Amino acid sequence: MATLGDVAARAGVSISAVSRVLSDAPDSRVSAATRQRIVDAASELHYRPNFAGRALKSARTQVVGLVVPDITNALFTELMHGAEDEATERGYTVLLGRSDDVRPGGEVIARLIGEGRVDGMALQIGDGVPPAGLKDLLSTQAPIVLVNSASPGLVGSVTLDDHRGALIATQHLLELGHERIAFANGLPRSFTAKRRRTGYKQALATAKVQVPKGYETRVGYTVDNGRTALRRLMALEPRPTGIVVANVNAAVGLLAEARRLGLKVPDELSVVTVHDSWTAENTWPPLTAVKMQFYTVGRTAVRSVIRRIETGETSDEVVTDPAPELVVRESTAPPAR
Amino acid sequence: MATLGDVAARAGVSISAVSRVLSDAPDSRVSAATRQRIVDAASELHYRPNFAGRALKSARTQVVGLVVPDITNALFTELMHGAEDEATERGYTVLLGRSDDVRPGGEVIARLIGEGRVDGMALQIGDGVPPAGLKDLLSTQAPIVLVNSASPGLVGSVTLDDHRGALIATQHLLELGHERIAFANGLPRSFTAKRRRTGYKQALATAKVQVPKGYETRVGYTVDNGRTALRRLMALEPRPTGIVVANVNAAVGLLAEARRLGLKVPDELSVVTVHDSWTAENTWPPLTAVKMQFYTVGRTAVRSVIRRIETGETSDEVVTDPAPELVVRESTAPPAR
DNA sequence: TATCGTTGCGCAAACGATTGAGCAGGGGGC
DNA sequence: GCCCCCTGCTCAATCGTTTGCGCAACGATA
Repeated sequence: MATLGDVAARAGVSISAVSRVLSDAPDSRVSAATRQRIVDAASELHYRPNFAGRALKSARTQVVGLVVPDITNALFTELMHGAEDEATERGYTVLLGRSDDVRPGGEVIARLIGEGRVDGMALQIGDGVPPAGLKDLLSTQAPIVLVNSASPGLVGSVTLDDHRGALIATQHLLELGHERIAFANGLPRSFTAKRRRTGYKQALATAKVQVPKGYETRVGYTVDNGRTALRRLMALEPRPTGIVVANVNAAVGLLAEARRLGLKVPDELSVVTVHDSWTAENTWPPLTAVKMQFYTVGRTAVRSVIRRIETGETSDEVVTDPAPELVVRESTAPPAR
Repeated sequence: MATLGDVAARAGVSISAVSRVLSDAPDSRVSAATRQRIVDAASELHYRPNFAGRALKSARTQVVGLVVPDITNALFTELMHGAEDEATERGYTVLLGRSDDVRPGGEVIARLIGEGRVDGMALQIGDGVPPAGLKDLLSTQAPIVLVNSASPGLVGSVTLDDHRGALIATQHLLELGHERIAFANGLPRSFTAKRRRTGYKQALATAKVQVPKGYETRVGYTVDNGRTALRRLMALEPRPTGIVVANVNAAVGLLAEARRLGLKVPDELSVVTVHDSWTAENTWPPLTAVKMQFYTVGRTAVRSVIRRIETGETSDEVVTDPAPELVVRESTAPPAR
């Protein structure tokens, strides 16, 4: 690979002149003719700045890490796209990481930040992370922004309007005439689960609807969790006529389990989920869902990380614009009577 | 962040001694006592080697890129896990990239390799890539290994046993008694589509079954492609009683479309797909599928890239062990009569 | 007692890029 | 004619690591 030195030699100038021209420094003070020779030489040699050299000298990588629990979750597609768009616009690159078993303070973060592979990171923590681990993040001074994960005040954070998402989903069932509305939620510890729960509760309260005991499960967000939730809820007496599921993956599992048990959706049971994704369109019946703005979350998170890197400011943001939006498909209908 | 110099100062030795100890050089020639002082100092200061410094000096990053068309495709989960496991065992890190619109020779590859961000890469090209673009890869001397993408001989490659996968799927329908077996395949240009096609054909030929004209569609591997394929196939006369789908995403769409058209699966139509993933378990009815060994492909690809990096050897491998495996669920049954 | 080999380190030169300081030469103001 | 400033570059230090080489000190051998 060609270096600055190679380009300089070919253009007959010094290395510094080349550096200044190619990274177009504001006060480069190079004549038009020289500038042209340098640009030509660089393109003839297919010059590309060496990442390590640049990073070493400038102590900046222009890379932000994006670490999520499960990279192949369809929900993260949009988030990643948002993150990449924002990063690209600002001259950064996104480095994707998984954090399957990664607790804050764990190996992945230490490597990425500690070895200087990234300048900062957006981090979504899995629900299994004990709150204690969160505090380790505080101790590190690294520019970390939590995504859909932690309550404000610790480090920076960006979150969806989970409350409103669950509210809208619940209202949809209420408007269809349901009253026995159950809620298949995430783990009790989960930050998002808490927020979605308030939306569900508020919708019920506003409509002055009371639901039987046990109408909320708190199993988790996986497909299997959804299956479990359905079995628990259908064992209740009286049975719910509608279920709000807090996560689309769980909803897919819940729906599959309903089919397995011979429950007719939406005739005997309506299902609405928070989150939309391509999987929701391809279940049977297609899932009615509240589309959340993951794209915007991605953009906002990266913007926030970069601001943190460049100015040191930290902030807590909730993405409310665009607002969560109900997408009515075929898994919801008025209750049977 | 602490540097080698900091550690050296604290331990009262030279930088080189520290470097040799911490990167345990084979002929470090350091006394046990000094070694201990160095190790202690390093851990007290939480020393971590600076990535840029090391990469610059050694001209090695110990990073391999893994670039796939769609990172959120469930099929790649296993592939990535395999890749990461193999990389970790060999002291490498995996850097994930998307290649949505990335043609070989395009920007992503140029950045990753040209700027020295990775030492080599495993690359899965989308089906839309014109074969011409492939040749650009040859010109670059970079250690690139193609995954499920190109015919052998160009650069290194690792592929699934697509032929056998399609063969097994087709045989399953034959054994159930189907004869009017259609094939929903990928784009004609697609390398994998060609290979799967030979499996389908061979199974039919061996069973001495002839199918009507038009029983193969070549639309593509997306969910929508699957929907389109179903509509085309069901417009044929006589209608197929079974369909082999070359890709699980297309199969999900195809199944959803069948439900939409009121076709009963498996009573009126059997569907079997090549590839298995969690989505296949959660359709209705659950999809019978041929499980392909993506995990092993990931491992093999990374092993191949590293071999290419370290020794320069290149190879073409087909993953045949473990073999593709039929997972019978509920989307297939004997034909109605 | 010279000589030699080994052990146990330190010195200093890279790697490629950035950047403050310096230095010629020319033009303008007085 | 002198001074100063501006233009258009070059010099050289620096970032953190790795690594070939050098060099004491010391025990062993001749």
